[in-house]
Amino acid sequence: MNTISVVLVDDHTVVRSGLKALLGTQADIAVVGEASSGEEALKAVQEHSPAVVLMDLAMGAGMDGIEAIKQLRQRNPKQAVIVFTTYDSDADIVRAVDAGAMGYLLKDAAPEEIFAAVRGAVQGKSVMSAPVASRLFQQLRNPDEILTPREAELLSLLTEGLSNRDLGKRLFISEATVKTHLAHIYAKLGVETRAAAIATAIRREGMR
Amino acid sequence: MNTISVVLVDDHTVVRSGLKALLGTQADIAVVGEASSGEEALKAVQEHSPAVVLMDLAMGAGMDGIEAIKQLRQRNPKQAVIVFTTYDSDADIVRAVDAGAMGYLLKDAAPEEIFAAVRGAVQGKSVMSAPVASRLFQQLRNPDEILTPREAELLSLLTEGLSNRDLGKRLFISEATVKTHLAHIYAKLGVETRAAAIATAIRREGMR
DNA sequence: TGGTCTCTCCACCTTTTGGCTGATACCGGT
DNA sequence: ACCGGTATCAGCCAAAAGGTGGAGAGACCA
Repeated sequence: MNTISVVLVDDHTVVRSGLKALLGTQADIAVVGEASSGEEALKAVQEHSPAVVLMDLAMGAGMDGIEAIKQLRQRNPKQAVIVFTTYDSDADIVRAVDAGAMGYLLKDAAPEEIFAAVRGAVQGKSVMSAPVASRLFQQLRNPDEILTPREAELLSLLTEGLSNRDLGKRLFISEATVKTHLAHIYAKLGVETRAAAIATAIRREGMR
Repeated sequence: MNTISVVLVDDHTVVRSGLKALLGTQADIAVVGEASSGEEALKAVQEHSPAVVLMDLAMGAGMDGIEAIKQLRQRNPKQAVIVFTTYDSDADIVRAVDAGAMGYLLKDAAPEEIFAAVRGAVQGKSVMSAPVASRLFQQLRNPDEILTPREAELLSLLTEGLSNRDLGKRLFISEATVKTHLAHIYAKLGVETRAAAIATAIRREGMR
């Protein structure tokens, strides 16, 4: 049986050493490199050519996880990358899968789940934590997520906390039109209330 | 030199083993017990009487970290507890310090910082990560803005986009109470609508 | 003990939102 | 010339949110 080489990417020292210890208990898995940022990750992968990369999405400074995945896959489209992160925000999942992640684990995943994901990744299998999978499924069900320019404009103002009336004044349109746009935005974002829309919008990065 | 005994409390297996490995490199620090929930923490502390408890605030199920700290301090007011968590939301910091935490570290703290916090704790010194300290300072500077623990809890859920009814169900209180809390939160944040409150809360960092 | 804070709840009322169903108009591509 | 997407507007109705004022219980502190 071949040993599966793994590179860990996480800006938390404790998480890296924890994962290393955990993976070290498996005879067929070996951690061959570590990195604490996107840039380091690229170097480490180039140097060690690991079978699998375990990557945290949230990196303190510099290149983020998503960008790192994209670049890794660009250099070697066969590179298996598993996302291993604390957060399970909708946007991150879609972006990670989009960037080419083979799996998506939450940090509270059971050890067995992690081992399974690593072993699955080398065979081209995709393993994800249950809550992640269900989110992704939901996202895929409504692919019409692209907002029109006008809708995006509205959403942006929405995150300032304006009322429909204020929104109308600011954009020189009637309140009725505002409501129409909002209804469309809600549908596209998959939410029911303006509160949820704001939360989604702000967290969806970019408009912080 | 005496060895400092430590109990780790975290529901993430990898974090526990990572910390254990990290602390293991220090001759004067020894991990004598682990727990993955508040309840277990109480047991472990009773059994091992550690000099220091390193505790994650966010525990999947059961008693949360804050409650665990309170109970630990109640049983033994001299018990040193260091909070070691990913999040640095304003409310958590205040509540943790209130409950009797000696230090407050973020999980991306440098190893040296962690060692220093453990060693400091046994001497009654309080060590906190820089971002945490600055938050706490800010909180103390404008006291008008401090939300009560309950209010902070509500605000946090508010940013998930929940309705008043859902908020009530989640917190086991009536919708009327939810509205009362919200009114207070709006006043303290200086906003008029829930939309603005959410925007403020999320941008105010921490609860991303 | 009295005062303050926090958390809980209630009623009544107004304003705001959201859901639904429509409509008109412009633009661009087939 | 027709169709799809976008942007604009309307009215109606139910639900949700917000404003006002009040009130009791428990904790904590002076």
